[in-house]
Amino acid sequence: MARGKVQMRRIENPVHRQVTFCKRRAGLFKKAKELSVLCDAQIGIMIFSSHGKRYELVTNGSMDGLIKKYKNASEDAQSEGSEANPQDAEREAIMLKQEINLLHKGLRYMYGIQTNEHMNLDELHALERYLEIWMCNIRSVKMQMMFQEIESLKSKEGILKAANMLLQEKQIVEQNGLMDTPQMVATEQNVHFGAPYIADIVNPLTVYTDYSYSYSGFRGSEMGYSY
Amino acid sequence: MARGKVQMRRIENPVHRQVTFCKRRAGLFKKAKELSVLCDAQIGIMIFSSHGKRYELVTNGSMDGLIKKYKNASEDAQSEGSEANPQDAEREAIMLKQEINLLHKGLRYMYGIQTNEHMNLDELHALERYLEIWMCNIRSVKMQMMFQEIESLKSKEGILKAANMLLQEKQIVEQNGLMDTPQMVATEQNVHFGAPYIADIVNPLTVYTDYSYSYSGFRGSEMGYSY
DNA sequence: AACTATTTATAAAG
DNA sequence: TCTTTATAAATAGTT
Repeated sequence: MARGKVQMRRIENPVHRQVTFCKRRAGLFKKAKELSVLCDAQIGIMIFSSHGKRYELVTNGSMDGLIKKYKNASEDAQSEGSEANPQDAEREAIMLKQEINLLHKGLRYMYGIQTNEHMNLDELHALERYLEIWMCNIRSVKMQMMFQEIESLKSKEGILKAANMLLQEKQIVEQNGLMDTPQMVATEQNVHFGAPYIADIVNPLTVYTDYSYSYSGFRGSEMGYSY
Repeated sequence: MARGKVQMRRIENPVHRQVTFCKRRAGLFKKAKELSVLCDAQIGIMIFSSHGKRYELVTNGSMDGLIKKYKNASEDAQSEGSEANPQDAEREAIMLKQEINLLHKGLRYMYGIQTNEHMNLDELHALERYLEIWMCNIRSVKMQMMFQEIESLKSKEGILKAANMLLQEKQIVEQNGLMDTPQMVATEQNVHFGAPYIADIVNPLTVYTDYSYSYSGFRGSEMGYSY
């Protein structure tokens, strides 16, 4: 809106980004208040900065109240809970989170890198390379496994083709002989190995919805690991 | 904003109010999306019209996820008891368990592929993607640090050049044979850019809980900054 | 943080 | 509701 049109993509310069974040956040909140007053609406806004800091605005009431209202308004066709002990699950989630954090710490120590809080460029670089190696290994294993699967499928194909041939011979014999019987023929079409491969495999980590697809385009190719 | 300043109070005419509500709601959502993209923020907006109709916008994820995040972010010392969606907690616990298992296996794997431990394709794939995300975040951090360093060096260069010039001038004056004066020299000490560096950078390992900013890593590598 | 040159948003009209 | 248009507001870049 000023001094040059702005490209709609993430501002790379951290300073600019922060400034813009402040300005536009203020603008957004102002607009929300105006809308609320002018049109008599109840509005709640939650913003998490890229650093995880929370900002919020609520007009007419509390955020908790609004959230409750939101849930009421939304859950028309919700399956509802068969969860007997919700708090147990929640507590468990917290504990698991802690465990993950521990694992992460352990990982860091494993790589011989001090605390993450004070990692310098070299350390980050080392960690990155380690991860690359790890990934490389994983990809290699994956490839091996897929190779095996392909071999296995090929072998199956061979067997089925042989069977097919046998059946066809048999058919000829029968035709030369007497009666017709329904035929069973294995062809490319009805021989179907639902090769699962990677295409439709659900990734446990990606159940966290969002980043799953945002990363889809990347990497392997970029780093030359793709197979 | 147009054709006359608008009074900041409830629009009495129902038709005008409705029209304004639609327009400004759209505008607000647009602004929110822009803010989210430009500044890499996660934003959720809930609006209830005066008639009780609900409108919402979320960038990066689901409203439920955002609400959960909101609750986590605010209530460190939460009194509990108001767990609205038990299923979410349960689901989260399951996913966290999966991640822990994956990490455990991966760790064992690191010691060498020849372990009797076997990961299947799915697991390997998941682990690989996890590592990719991790790496991307590391690259993002690295890039940020390098940016800062470059800025710092440029700045230093400027200051040192200026100091240099001053000294040269002074030298000429002194050669012309006059007085001595205390000197001002720019050195490493008085040129101090307190680079905050990683201080406020979120732990790359924990990024999956806060995927809103997981994009950040890419540009870096895509733009060829990784090294 | 304050200042503008511009871009955007939008109130009113068609 | 859409489009247009005149004008108010927001804001990117700058100081």
